[in-house]
Formats: sequence, C-alpha cells, structure tokens
Amino acid sequence: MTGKEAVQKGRPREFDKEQVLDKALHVFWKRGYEGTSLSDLTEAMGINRPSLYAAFGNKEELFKLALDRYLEKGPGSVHRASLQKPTATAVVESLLTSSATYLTDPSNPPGCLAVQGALSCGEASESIKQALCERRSLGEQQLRQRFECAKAEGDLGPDSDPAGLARYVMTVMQGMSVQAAGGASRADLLAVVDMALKAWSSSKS
Amino acid sequence: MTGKEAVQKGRPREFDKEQVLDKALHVFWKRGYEGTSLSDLTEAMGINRPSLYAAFGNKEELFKLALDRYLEKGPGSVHRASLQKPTATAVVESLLTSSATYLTDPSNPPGCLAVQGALSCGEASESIKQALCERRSLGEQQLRQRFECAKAEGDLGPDSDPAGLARYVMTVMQGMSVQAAGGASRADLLAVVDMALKAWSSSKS
DNA sequence: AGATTTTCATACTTATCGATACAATAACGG
DNA sequence: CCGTTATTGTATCGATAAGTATGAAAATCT
Repeated sequence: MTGKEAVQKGRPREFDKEQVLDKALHVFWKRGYEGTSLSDLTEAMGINRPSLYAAFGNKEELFKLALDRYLEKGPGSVHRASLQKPTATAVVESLLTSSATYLTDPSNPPGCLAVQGALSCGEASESIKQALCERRSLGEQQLRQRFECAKAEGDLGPDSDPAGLARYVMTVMQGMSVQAAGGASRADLLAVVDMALKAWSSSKS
Repeated sequence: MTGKEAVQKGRPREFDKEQVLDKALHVFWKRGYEGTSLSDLTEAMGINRPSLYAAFGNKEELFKLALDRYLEKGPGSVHRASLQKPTATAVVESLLTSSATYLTDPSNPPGCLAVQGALSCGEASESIKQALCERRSLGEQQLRQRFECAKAEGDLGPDSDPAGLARYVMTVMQGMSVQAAGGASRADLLAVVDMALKAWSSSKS
C-alpha cells in the first residue's frame, strides 16, 4: 500500500536498490556512459551481473534511472530550489553559485552528469545523448518560464528577453561544468559567477 | 630538403595523408574518441586497417594528430587570429563571435573537438582526456597573457583581473560548445555572445 | 515438510573492440 | 631483370564488450 511493495515471496534481495543505484550513478558521472563498462558497474555496486539485469533492466535503463536519481535527489534538486527564489536576480544568483558549489563538490566527480554523461558518442548511445539533451533543454525551459513570470510581474523589465536570459545562464552553467571537469577550483568558478552576474545586471532591464 | 621527403623507395601510398586525416578528424569530432571505432575510421577514411596503422600509429596517435590539425588549420586558427586584435575588447568580441560561428558551421559537427572529444571517459582513454584538458588550458593561458599585455599597456584597467577575465571568456565559449552540441542555432549563440559581452564591459576596468 | 518463487553465483555466448600476420602488389636502385 | 622496400587486402588475433543460461540458495505459502 505504501511506496514499498507488500511482503515478497521468493528469496529476498541482498542489496538496497537505491544504495547500489547511487554507486552506479557515481560511476556514470565520473566515466560517462560509454566510458563505463558493466564490469565497472558491478564492481562498484557490489552485485553481480544477473542481479543488475534483474533489478535495472540493462545498461541503458540503468543509466536513465541513475539520471533520474541525479535530477531528483542530487544537483537537480538544487536547480529546482533556486527557481523558487523570490526575484529573477535571486534565482540567477542562487543557480550560479550553487552550481559552482556542487560542480566542485569533492565528494562527487567534478562537473555535471547531464553534460559529461554523453556529450558526443557513437551511434549505439545516441538515445542516451538525446535523453541528456532533453533534460538540459527542460532545465532551460523551466528557467525561461520563471523569467517570463518575472517579466509579467514587472520584476524583469518589459524589454528583457526571457529566452535569451535563460540561455545565457544555462550556457555559463554548462561552461562551468567543462571548467570543473578540467580541474577548475570552486574559487575559480565563483569568480566566473561574479563576472556572469555583471552581464545579468546589465540585461535584466 | 623541402617539407615532403625525397623520392620514396617502396610501393607508393595510394591516399593523401592530410586528406584522410581530415576525414578522421570529422569522425572524432562528431563521435568523440570513445564513440569512434576503427571501423568507423577506416570506412570514413577510405583506407583499410593496416594502412591506417602504418600511416598514423594507432587510434590514440591518430586522434592526437587529428587534434593538432584541428588546432592548426581549423577553429584553432580562428582563436589565434582573434588574439592579434588591437584591443582586449576587440579580442573578446572576435573570439566569441567567431566561436559562435564555427561552433554552428553546418559543414562541421556542432561544437568543439577540444570539449566534446573526451570530456569524461574510461580509464583507457584518460590520456586523451588529459591532452584535451591541456589544450583548453593552453588556450586560456594565451588569452590571459593577452589580457596581461593589455593591462600593462593601459588597455585594461589597473584593477582588472586578467586570469579571471580569461576564465570567464573560456567558460562562455565552452558553454556555447555544449549548447551547440544540443542543437542551439547560430542566432542563439550570437545572442549569448551579446549578453556575455555586457559582463565584459562591466569588468574591463 | 514440501511446493513455489525469486535471487544469487558461476560460467558461458555472441559480437565487436583495437591491433597484426602474411602474402600479393607496386614502386625503386642496381 | 632482380632484389629491396613499402603499401595493400584479407583474414585473423586475443581481449573485452553487453547480455544470459543454469542450477544452487533462501525466502514465503499451503
């Protein structure tokens, strides 16, 4: 009746599904979709191959589940929280500074899964690339809508361009993800955020 | 005595090395290092496997040769040309607008090889990731040096931060590469450039 | 207890990966 | 014409990829 299913019949699973999914997420995050092998996954998850397939389908489905978890419980939730800030300026400040923070979180791989997961790939992984692309677009769209509301409320000027502003902010965030992957420090990224916010101040009219 | 070597002894090569290297470059550019198989390469290059190994060493060396070519003859040359502009502002304008242009050149894969080639990857490709990382850093370093000169000349204000400015510009460029890979149009990117330049105007003091 | 159901562990399958062995071919110098 | 040198095409190598077949193990249900 609750979230968990009722009493199970057969042999009970010996691992926690969410826990090993987190392990898989970390591997995909660090290595990308194509750079991660099933052996990498089973080793990190501490389960063997048939258990993985029984619990998660296959590599592709596992990745998508890991991505969902990343977006829901991980950095994605930070994104959502930022959208709730009272003003458009506060939204952008929160979004950029929190991005700089989690992109360089030492307990996670540097960078953003939605960017590094499969930016370019072979034909076999095209659907993964597509999925990541859609998630990035969705994030941009949500930000644009937030700016449209702000414009309607007068928080943003009547000549402002919500779509362009949203794209600019996303571009800076994605660039910071590349910077983080290249070893940029948190301080480095926060300096970038400061500069990016100056463009914001000049464009929110 | 010239660039080409003297009279060759054995059976002559039946393909033009630079020409097929360009083909390989395009495949790596589109698919990334790990997403590209030797079969993809030989098919695109129109040569067979032993010819590829004889002429270019192996997959890794071929990639690095393709990267060198990309940086020397391709978009990398645009980067270098921009650094020659007379003022720091002109450098940045040229860099960003030309980036927006070539990142969406319909005759090339969208995005930048130095970003998409191997942003994250398996252990076996770590040296490729490293090489790309170094090239990106080098580009940032050159830009920083250009800004340091501008500061020394009084073109940039005495309180300006050449390193921070360079990192900001590189971040925007790398973000645009991700945007391009996600299908952003040239107009989209040029709008981003306009916004990014506003931050520039506010920070060049 | 015995039947049923599900998971676990080992070992395997097929396909593809990057990389080569080998012999035929095509240019050269003598 | 002959020996040398380098390239070409075919066919293959061992390693590893993703995915499974199979039977033992561990729980519930009757």
